[in-house]
This record gives sequence, structure tokens and C-alpha cells, in this order.
Amino acid sequence: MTIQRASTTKCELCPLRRMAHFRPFTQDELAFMKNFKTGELNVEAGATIFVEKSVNLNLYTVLQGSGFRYKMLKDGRRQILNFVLPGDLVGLEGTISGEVQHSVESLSAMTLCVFDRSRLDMLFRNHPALAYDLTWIACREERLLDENLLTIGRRTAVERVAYALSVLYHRAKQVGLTPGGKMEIPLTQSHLSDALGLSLVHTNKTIRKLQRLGAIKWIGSGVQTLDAVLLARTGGWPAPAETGRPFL
Amino acid sequence: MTIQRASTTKCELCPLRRMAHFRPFTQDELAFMKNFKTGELNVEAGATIFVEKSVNLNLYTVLQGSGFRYKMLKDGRRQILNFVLPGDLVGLEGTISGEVQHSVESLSAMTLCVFDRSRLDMLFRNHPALAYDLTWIACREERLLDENLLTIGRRTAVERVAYALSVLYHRAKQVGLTPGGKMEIPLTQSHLSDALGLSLVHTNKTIRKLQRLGAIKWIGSGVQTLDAVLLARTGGWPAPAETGRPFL
DNA sequence: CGATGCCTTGAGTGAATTCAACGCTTGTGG
DNA sequence: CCACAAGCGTTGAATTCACTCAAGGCATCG
Repeated sequence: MTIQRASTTKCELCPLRRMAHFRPFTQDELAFMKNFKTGELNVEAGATIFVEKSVNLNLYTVLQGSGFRYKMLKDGRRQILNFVLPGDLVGLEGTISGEVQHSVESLSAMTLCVFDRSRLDMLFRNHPALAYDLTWIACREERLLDENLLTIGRRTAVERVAYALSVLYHRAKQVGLTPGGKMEIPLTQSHLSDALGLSLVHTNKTIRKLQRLGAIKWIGSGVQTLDAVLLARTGGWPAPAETGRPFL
Repeated sequence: MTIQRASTTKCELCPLRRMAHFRPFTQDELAFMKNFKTGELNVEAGATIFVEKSVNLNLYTVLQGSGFRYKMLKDGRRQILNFVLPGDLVGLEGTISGEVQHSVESLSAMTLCVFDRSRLDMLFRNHPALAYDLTWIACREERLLDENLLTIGRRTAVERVAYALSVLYHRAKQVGLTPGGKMEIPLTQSHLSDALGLSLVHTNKTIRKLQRLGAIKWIGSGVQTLDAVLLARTGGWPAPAETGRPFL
């Protein structure tokens, strides 16, 4: 886990910013962001970025790589709350309330922009459009959680797996993580089971079923989507339109 | 469903504002809120305030009564995402993105403050502290959803019911909805089952089990908490400290 | 080349589901 | 004022979906 003060990626050259998926900055906002960003955090795969119930005031945006947010019960049962992909904001809860109530772990090597918490009030005072974006981002996360809740609470195992892979594939595609239809997210079946509230064994059997249907192909460290439409239909997922999304 | 333009409750006399639980406004913020609030919405019990996939730009704060947010699958399966109590903000998603992705229904008669969507940008431009509060509120909701996700994904039926009743009781208490230890929230067991991802029958059997343990007593239209500590312990819930919470 | 991590499969078990029925209360219309 | 319907809670029985247990295969790695 390395923190680099001299950020390698300049905000004006931000690779995310250039993606059509995200909304553009004004010159003014860009100038602020350059000061807001204090460095980059580089972690290898499988690293813990922060843990539940610790004090973590830092705010991050994922620049590269993927990971997941999760919570655990005392006896070790784990629930993955959501996956974090490039462009996603991480740690807002800690920035605002001091203590985070969930942990974050990386799936692949990740690079995260580290923002200066003490300048957050300047963001709210001088850049209302960015403050609005922050609220937008929080709302988006809430919507994703709502959907996960519906899935885990009310969908069957096959629906859950199909749904989760559909959404993840869709999200990965938006940020260019799906070259050739294969998700470049090194998921294990154990991750998927913990994200869906299923056991590992049953998750495996369900994946095999979807594979027999011809919807997907499980490859070590990634999933190949063969029939995105079939997959979405099986999961009861109406693909949404999401464009011009902001990020920090 | 009645909308009253001449709001009966003046912001400076707001009954919520007087509760120790919420953070105070400055004079300036109060003045803004008086203009931001355009009226009150009164609904009877069992009313639909807005439905999934409709355009609803209005922003509300619950002044009185309780309800719940939910999503449904095409075949009728319902998942209750969270309960809304006095002081809770409703409809932020629609205000920001236009279309809401969840429905809201009242459990009791409710009064909601209706805010003027077109002045939201003024809030962000001229009242950074309120904008910050908005973000705070969105984060809080996210935290609640995280916890629900953990519960539904990884807790057993007894734990789920105990957990849910603990949290709800705790939240109700904060806003004065628990005179004599009885929650003044007219829940049915069907609501509880849909909130926990359980079947109605099994929810009933689980409630009876908790009742035999002496933790609760189910009364038509409300739950009596007999042993809050036992209940929290059964649900594996570490009661949190939450004070000085903002609201709009 | 033994160890470890991940995927896979079968068998047996169990927790939660569906089905079915009944009691109680409330409200409503004849 | 009674009769009937509707909503909610309760319980037992049968079923099923998902879980645990157990074992083995196949890579990768030190």
C-alpha cells in the first residue's frame, strides 16, 4: 500500500475524464480539483483499503482497478454491499461522520485519487456544482443499493446471479472494463456468493446452470458474457439508461 | 391526498426542530427554508405518495406519521427497502434524476413538507451548510441500507426480525414515536416480512418465537418492546450513537 | 512436489416456503 | 341489528430451495 504525494496522473489528463460516460468539468472546477487531490493511493490485489468501525477521513475516487465494499458479522459471515469500479467515490461516509461502517477491499491492483478532507468545506462553499455532484453520486449509490436489496430479498438464486452479472457487466462496460465481452474484474465465486447472500456451493451450481443455458462462461478471474440479453432477462433486469454521470 | 398551499406548520415553530435529536438552524437557514417550503402534503394511511418509474420532482420531509419505501418485481414480489419516519427526507432521487426508482407508501396518516424543486440550486449556491446536510442525509440513508443488506443477506430469520425491530424501535424512539415502549407505527406482519425478505408465514412463526422469549409483544398496529437489550442481542445489533443529526 | 486457493460435484440435511385452513376483529350493506 | 366479506394473525403439514458436509480435480506457487 503506497501513497504517492506527487500524483502521477494530472487531473487535466485524467483518463476517466476523457470517457464519454462522465460529465466534463469547467476550467474553474478543474483548478479546484487539482488542489483538492493530494495524491494517489496504490494498492495491490486483495488489499484492505479501510475497515469497518475505524476512523477514516479520506475521500477517494477510483482511478483504476476494482474492489468491493462489505460488512461482516462477528462470526465471520460476510456481505458484499456493492462493487466499486473506476469513477466510483469511496469513503464519503467516513469523510462526513468520521467513522466508516463498512470495509473496502481491492479485487485487482487499484489506483485511487486521494482528496484533502479539510478542503471539503471549500468545495461546498465555492463550488456548488461539485457539491451537487456529490449529492448526485450519493443518490446513485443509494439506487444501486435499493436494487441489490430487492435482489437479495426477493429474487431466486438463478435470478440473483443473472441479475448481478448483468449489472456488473453493464457497469464495467461503461468504464471500459469489458474488452471482448470479458469482464476484467477478478471475481471469485466466493465474492459473488457473498454479494448475493448465497452459499458458495449453491452459487457454483447456479453459475453452472447459467453456463449450460449459454448465457455466460466462467473463466478464472473474470466472467465472459455470452448472451447479455438472455442474462438480463433471466435476472429480470430492465437495462437502464445512465449518461452524463458526474464524478470527482 | 391533499396539498395545502398555506402551510399550517411554520418552519420557525417546526415540531421536529424543537427535538433535541436534530441540529438547530441558523436564522439565515431558517429564512431560506421558509421560502423553500411551498406547502404541506397530507395523506391518509395506506396512501401511495409516489410510484416507481414515475417522474416525481418533489422533495419532501416527513413531518408526521410513518411510511415505507419499496420496490416490486413484475410478478408482485415486494421488497421494502426502508421505513420513513418523521424527519426523514423523501424523494431526493427524483429531484435529482427526474425519475424515481422506488415507491413510497404511508403506514399511518402522514404530513409531509413539500419543497420547491426549482430553488434547490439556490440551496446549493447560497447555503453550503444545507447542501452539506443534504449529503449527510444521503449518507445516512446509505448506511441504513448497508445494514439492511447485511441483515437480509446474511442473518437468520430470528436475527432478522430481532434486528429489524431493534433498529425500528431505536429510530422511532429518537423522534418520540414510542410512548410507553410501544411503537406508534402501524406495521403488519406482512410489511415486516417484505422488509426482511421472508415469507409471511415464517415471519409470523419467528415473531411468536421472540414473543415466547419475552423480547416483544405483537399488538395489532404496533409492537411492544419488552426487553430491548435481549432483542438487540438476539439480532446481533450493536446500538449506535447518533446525535445532532441534520434535516431539511 | 507438497501446499494452497479456487472450482466442482454428490449426498444428506435443514431452514424457510407454499398450501391449506381457521379464528378474530372490523366494517359495511341489507 | 344481523350477515357477510375482508384483512390480519395463527397454526399444522408437506414441500422445496438452498445449506452444510465431504471429497476430489486442477491449476499456481514457493
